Amino acid sequence: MPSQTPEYEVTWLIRRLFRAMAQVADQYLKAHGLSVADRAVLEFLYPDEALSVPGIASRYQVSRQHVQVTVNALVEDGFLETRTNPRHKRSPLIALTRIGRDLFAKIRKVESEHVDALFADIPGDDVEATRRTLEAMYFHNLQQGV
Amino acid sequence: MPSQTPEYEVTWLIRRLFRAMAQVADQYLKAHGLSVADRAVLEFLYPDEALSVPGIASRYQVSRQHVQVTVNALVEDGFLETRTNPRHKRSPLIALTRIGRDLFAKIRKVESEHVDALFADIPGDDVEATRRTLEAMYFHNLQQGV
DNA sequence: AGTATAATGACAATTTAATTGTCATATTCC
DNA sequence: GGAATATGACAATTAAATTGTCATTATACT
Repeated sequence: MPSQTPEYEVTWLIRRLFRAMAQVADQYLKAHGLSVADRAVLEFLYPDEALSVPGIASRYQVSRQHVQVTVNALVEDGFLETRTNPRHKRSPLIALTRIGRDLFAKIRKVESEHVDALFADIPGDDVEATRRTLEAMYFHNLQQGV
Repeated sequence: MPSQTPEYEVTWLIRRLFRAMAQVADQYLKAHGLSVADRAVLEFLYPDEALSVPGIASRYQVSRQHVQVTVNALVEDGFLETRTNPRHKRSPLIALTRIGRDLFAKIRKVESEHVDALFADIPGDDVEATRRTLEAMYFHNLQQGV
């Protein structure tokens, strides 16, 4: 609600929306026994990416140790599996199992209902402009560390 | 980078941008001895709002106990002050002191440089469409708890 | 007014996501 | 072949926030 430049308001809204979305996500993730961190890892691999733990960490921009712990637990639970990594003998590629893929698909389905509700009444052009803008911001950020 | 509906991508980008922005914010906030939670409280009161602790908590959508601790520390540090609350004898209004206002203004100045960099190359119309869209999402959320 | 109900501040314990540090070992690259 | 680096495992720590509890004080209703 602060009235500042539109640019500032966008950053403010990103912060607020993130919190609001996370609170909702927590609810339905808990129902599947997943944490937000679990969800983030599954999302990076869905539907059929195969990345090493350090690879996930660098994309997720999170410490590799944290990703390691999360991945280990998800492998233990049968949602992820390890595959031999042609580019590195010691560090396997991590990929979704059938079960993990089905689980995430189900989560996405629940999520899409929330998302649809959130975007009801918003014109498609505005959604597209928003997507374009946020993407540009994100790439800008990746390049410059802003 | 997942290619899904534009709506889904927007939510994905909000999550990613929040993380990226928080990491940058941490840096310059630390230089002023502030946490992200401190910043959020100051932002709610800037430039001259006066709200009770439970009032801040409900807008911030965070537990009142958490806000209380944060506010107490900021009062202790001289960035916030208490004022008598005409609507509630026991729960004072919280407002920025001169020092607190100056501090937050300084933070905003640093921030605006980062924000400007982030939005370089993005057309004003797109920024406005993004602001409008995110605002609609936020109000939608506030009303329906989506 | 008087009283039941709710709100507030204070304090404590707990949870969760994540970082940082360290170590032994394996791997890559020159 | 050897130096430098990357990886996985483990541990300790940090930070943000929640939940629970309690005594006290307001508020709202009849």
